[in-house]
Amino acid sequence: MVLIKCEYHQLHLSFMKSGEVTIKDIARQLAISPSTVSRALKDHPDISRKTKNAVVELATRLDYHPNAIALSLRKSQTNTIGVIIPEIVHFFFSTIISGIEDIAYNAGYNIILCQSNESYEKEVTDTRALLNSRVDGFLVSFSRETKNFDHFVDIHHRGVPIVFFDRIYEDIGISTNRVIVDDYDGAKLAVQHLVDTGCRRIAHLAGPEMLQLSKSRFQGYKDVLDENGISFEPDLVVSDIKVKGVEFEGGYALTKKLLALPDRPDAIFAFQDLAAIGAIKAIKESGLRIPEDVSVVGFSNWQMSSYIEPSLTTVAQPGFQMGQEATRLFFQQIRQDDIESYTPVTKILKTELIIRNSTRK
Amino acid sequence: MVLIKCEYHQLHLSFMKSGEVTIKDIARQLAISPSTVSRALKDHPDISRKTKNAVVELATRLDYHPNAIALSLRKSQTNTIGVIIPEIVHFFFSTIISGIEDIAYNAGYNIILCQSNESYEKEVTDTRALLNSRVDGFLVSFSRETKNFDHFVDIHHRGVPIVFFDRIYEDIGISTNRVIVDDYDGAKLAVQHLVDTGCRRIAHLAGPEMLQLSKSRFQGYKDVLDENGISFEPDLVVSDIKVKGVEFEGGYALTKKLLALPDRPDAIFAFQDLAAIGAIKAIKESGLRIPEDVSVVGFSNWQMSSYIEPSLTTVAQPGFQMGQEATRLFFQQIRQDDIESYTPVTKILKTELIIRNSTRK
DNA sequence: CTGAAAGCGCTTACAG
DNA sequence: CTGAAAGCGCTTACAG
Repeated sequence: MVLIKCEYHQLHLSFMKSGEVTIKDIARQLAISPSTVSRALKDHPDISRKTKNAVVELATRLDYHPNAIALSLRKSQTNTIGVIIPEIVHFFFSTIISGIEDIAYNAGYNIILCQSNESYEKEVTDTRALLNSRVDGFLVSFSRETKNFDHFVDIHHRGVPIVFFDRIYEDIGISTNRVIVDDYDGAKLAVQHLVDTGCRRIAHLAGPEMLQLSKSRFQGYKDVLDENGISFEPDLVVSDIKVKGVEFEGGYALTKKLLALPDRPDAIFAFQDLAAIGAIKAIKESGLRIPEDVSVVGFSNWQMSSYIEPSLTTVAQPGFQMGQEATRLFFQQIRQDDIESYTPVTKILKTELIIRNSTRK
Repeated sequence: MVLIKCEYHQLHLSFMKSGEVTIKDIARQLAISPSTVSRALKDHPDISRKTKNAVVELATRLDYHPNAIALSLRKSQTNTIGVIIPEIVHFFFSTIISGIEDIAYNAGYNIILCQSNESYEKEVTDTRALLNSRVDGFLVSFSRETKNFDHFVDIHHRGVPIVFFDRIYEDIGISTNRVIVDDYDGAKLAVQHLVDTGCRRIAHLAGPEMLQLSKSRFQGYKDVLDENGISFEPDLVVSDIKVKGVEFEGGYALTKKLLALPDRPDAIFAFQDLAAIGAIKAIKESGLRIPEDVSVVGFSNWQMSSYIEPSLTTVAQPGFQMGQEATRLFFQQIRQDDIESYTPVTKILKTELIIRNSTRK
């Protein structure tokens, strides 16, 4: 055991003198040309069995591994994907990254990760850095601040594939692959479930107006009311959740107000789990029972939502799948890149209603 | 506006034909040599003001940006850090990544992210891939499966800096930089707080035995009892939390048992927040009040811990700071790499007790 | 003040 | 079957 370990150390010590082993090293030791080594290593038909064996054997013994940087330069392809997201520390986004990593890894690609921190400026800098690193493509979700899209338009015009996920805008002047979640449909699932379990006065804690998802979820809410012959009451739709990070407090405060209405709601559909959790707190404090008196549904299925009490019925967004799909679209695009007529697609992922204990059976 | 946009498009269309602009392109257009362009761009003192101006002006106009891959090959330095973590989708780890990104970004480094998914095999493959990509260093937290450390020993012997964080082992045969959290001290803070608020029969939901952190937290628990003249009762230390992902269920079940003891505990110190949340559920179900009858303290400060009811008193681990420190240690090391005598350090980060409503005032 | 040459590690058309 | 040459985009010691 000790002997083996010593041998191991010596082996690597010999590497250190000359850095990593290169094709040249192998060529020198075998007294053949680097070209031949290169060909032998990739099992080129021209090379003799004998040479191949010798090369492969020595390469293994020296623990040779091709220098990916040299390959990248040679092939103008880095096998690397640049990922820009607003915040890593957010369950949904980290799940997406996980999905991206999954597909990228299996295709032999690395991902370079940048977080914009919701800053437009950092997003632009990140874009530039990634471009300098010659990533083969971009997977991005905008920062909240981003209003100008020139940095992405630029990427697109350079012919570098880019796919947007989650946060998208309808018109940024270019047509690219996109992956989003079906917010409208998700909202409908949630509200229909409330209707089905007997709720009639359904309030909505709406999200920030500028976000597309807020609009879609609100629309889904409204349409379900219509479809079920329930009249829409503007008073039951409240929104004051503007600042990031105060969704819980916002949900709590808004719900307090809703419960103080002469004719209080018997259900609350929150645009987001954290707001729903704030609502739950407010309802409990009012001495009302959940779900008997007031039902609550959230959106997003945060990790915590199954642990609060009562556990939260919510609309799950397939984050992992979103990451996977975005990455698949990227590969699809580079595969067809020569074809002039590549048409970008917008993939809309289905959401799923997770029924727990904050709504009636 | 429209005009400007057209111009913009044309500009980039011209790029597309020839790919990215290179130093050669600039040289050709200015009828000078690439060497001179290279020097002018980096403000080399030899180059005349006039030439410099012309070069810089054209470079700006053509939107030239150096090819980082070419630079990497030339300098044998990629300005890239390889990060290997068990799971991105874990609040603590994503916080760490965020801290890493913060420092790396400000130093002009990119991070290539790999997640081992708690798989030894993937960890080994990731290590190899990162090595092939010639990252300048490694920041890693072991997978739970990892018992053999040859892949890291190998990296170390190649002279590539590596710093371990969070999950470490005492003896893996090499001496490297490390960053951990003071689990022992954190546990002491937690348990001392319980004692200070009048608890005497303090139970401990212990973590998986093989983990160093389980041992340290248990030791802190035990020592505080000693220091306060409270006798240690083996019956009050329970552990069955072996399988990943069932910490909540484990905490719940174990607490049920504890509460059924003839002389039930008046406090529970859980090795981890999720287990503590399971404990809270069990206590509430037993009709006991928190914290009046039973106090609960967790460890880690998960995002959800402030939202459950009652909100959880817990020991916060500085994840962001851990990422920052690990990255700083890496930079410190490469800066001193020429110096033979570099001595690796183990940085131990202080934890902080966050007092909420699951413990008495 | 500027350029030609060599080289980082690899591949591949071309020649033999 | 094998090798010399050119080149990916850049830098830098050497020469002028």
